[in-house]
Amino acid sequence: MDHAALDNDALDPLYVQLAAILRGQIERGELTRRVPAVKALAQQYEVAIGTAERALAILKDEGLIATSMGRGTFVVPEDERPK
Amino acid sequence: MDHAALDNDALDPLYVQLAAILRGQIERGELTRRVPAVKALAQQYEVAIGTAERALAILKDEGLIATSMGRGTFVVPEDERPK
DNA sequence: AGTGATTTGTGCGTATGTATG
DNA sequence: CCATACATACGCACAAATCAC
Repeated sequence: MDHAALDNDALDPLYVQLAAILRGQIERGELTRRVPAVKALAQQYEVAIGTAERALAILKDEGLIATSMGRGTFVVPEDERPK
Repeated sequence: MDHAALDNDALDPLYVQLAAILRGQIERGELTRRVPAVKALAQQYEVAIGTAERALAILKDEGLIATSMGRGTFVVPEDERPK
């Protein structure tokens, strides 16, 4: 349950896979408030920092999360999300 | 008029500045059909390839350009653009 | 009051993969 | 087969903002 979970030979690139994982956690309510730091995500899923950042950029673009420099990354409450 | 044009100490980051330049060229019709290759843009504006890629990613997101692997990057005709 | 740790943001450089021509 | 060009991935460094001490 804390395996790599990411497959470099899969159809989708790593950052898309990671975004999908986190999106699922958010939508299922398994991930609330605070999102682990980029560095932590990178270590946990064994990807480069840049790859984790790209994953977060997707979710940020979707309005699922919001970032604040120096503070961290946070899950946007469901009733404040677009769409 | 082929100076750097980019200022690392400006308010906006380099990739945003570059995106703005290209957006202006497209909107004024100075840039049509083909967009210079990422590598060429990086050399011309003296930025890293990754920085030029980020600039193009913005315009791609806006629907101003479209990329095709192995072929290049192209300006989307005005009547096919979103918005 | 300032110093250091943490965290996001930007930027550079490189290597490799994939598709096209 | 080889050149071109975009896409992904890694690693690193530093800046900027925040926070704890």
